[in-house]
Amino acid sequence: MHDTQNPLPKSYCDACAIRNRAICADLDEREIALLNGIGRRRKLSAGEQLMWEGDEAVLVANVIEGVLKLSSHSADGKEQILGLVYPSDFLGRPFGKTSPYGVEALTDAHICVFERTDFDRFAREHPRLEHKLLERTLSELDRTRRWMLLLGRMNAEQKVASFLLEMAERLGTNQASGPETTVSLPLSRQQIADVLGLTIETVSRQLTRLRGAGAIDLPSRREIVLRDTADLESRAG
Amino acid sequence: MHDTQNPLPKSYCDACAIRNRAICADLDEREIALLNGIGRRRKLSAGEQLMWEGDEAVLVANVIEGVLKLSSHSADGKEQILGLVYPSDFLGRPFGKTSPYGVEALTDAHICVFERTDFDRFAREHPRLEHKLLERTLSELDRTRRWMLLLGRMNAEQKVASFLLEMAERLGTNQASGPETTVSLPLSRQQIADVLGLTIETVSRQLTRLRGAGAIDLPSRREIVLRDTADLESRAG
DNA sequence: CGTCTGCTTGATAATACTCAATTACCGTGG
DNA sequence: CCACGGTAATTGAGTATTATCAAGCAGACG
Repeated sequence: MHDTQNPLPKSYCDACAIRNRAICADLDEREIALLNGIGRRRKLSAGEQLMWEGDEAVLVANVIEGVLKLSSHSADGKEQILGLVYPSDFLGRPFGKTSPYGVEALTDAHICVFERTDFDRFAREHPRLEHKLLERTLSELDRTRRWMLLLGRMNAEQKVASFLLEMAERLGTNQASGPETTVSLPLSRQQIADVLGLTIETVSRQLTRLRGAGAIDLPSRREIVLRDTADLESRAG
Repeated sequence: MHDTQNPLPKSYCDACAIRNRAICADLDEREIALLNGIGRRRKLSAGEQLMWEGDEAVLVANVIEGVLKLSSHSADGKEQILGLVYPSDFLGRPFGKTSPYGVEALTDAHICVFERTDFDRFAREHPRLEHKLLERTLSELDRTRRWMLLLGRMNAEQKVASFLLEMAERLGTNQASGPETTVSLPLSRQQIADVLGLTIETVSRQLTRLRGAGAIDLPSRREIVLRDTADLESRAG
């Protein structure tokens, strides 16, 4: 699969699904070839842990396919999901000694991994890459801060409605002709609770209420149909 | 105050209190002079608003002196403080159209401001600066995510204890000989509540409880003495 | 010295949590 | 294909924590 013996291989990055959306987007042929030389692909199964909270930060990666979660645990063992990572997103902590969060695949996933030290060196030598990484990190910080507002100042209904709208935006598939959006959740109820800072029971009750109000439909555990987006938006605050 | 007419002025950055801690730390004489040319100093009074949530992001800045808050409001008007900004910290949203949060000085402050577009251009032309900015943004993201754990999974006592310990680390002055730390708060009770995602009454009650337990002392509204750090740490979880 | 604002304290209500029981779903093996 | 078992999700009852509303207090400042 690798052509790393060839000094300037026609890299497989060309065939990469996220070639034009990930941080490598602005790199030229030569740079891509070099980056290709220090990276490798890796498959993860749903539930597989890639990194542990507090561990040495040995690797970083681009997500090619699948969804992963970043999470941390409070002293009394409660989990808080700090972020979800989707295809074309960057993963890991460059220029850092330890990973401040654990990383686990929520679905089967493909990632393109680099030794952190290799990546750090490459980044420092290629400002265009570092710039992309900066822009991404700044956006991620904005997104994270928006989530702080949710965690600190929203009630359960607002949290759940906001969550559904965000998931729909990320993963939603619009049914032909209709205004309805179906979301195939990569998260269990417990994981939704861990995203929102709630308990599983509260999430369940809120979903039931929203179904009762006709705002959503729950055809199966992992599927949610958004029937009335306007209603959800007004509930989200 | 400015020497911007002189092509390569002996910049006043040399006398800057945060010259070696801010993102400008790694720049050489020539670069500093250029940066000095596009920046200007500005004084802010306590309570003064520098940017508004959602406004066009016209400026960025380095904080020289004082403390500022970043905050956002939920639909029903509740405020959530997203971050506190201290001397040597960077402020604002480079490479972004709008500011995702409001910025207000909590104390009188000195900042070194740049037009965002000027700064963006300078940053793109000077990878060393951009690298510093990236490292800072990554740390800020780590710090913000740690705060998510507090907002999502801690109870009122844990939040208040964590807050006090963090403030002591940032602003604490150790009394000679004793183990006690005194913190001069830049925040009102309401603002503490807005940091922690609580109400002012809950914050007040927790502080009273901690005083009753001998963990802290409250000599005045804006001063808190940490008497028993170990106790606070165990309460913080 | 009085007023104003910010903080504290108290009483009550609402929200979300905990614990417990039941139901639904999904994969497995017969 | 259906029955079974195990896990995940829902529902219910009761409790705890925090928010809300209201009153009182105190320190800052004119």
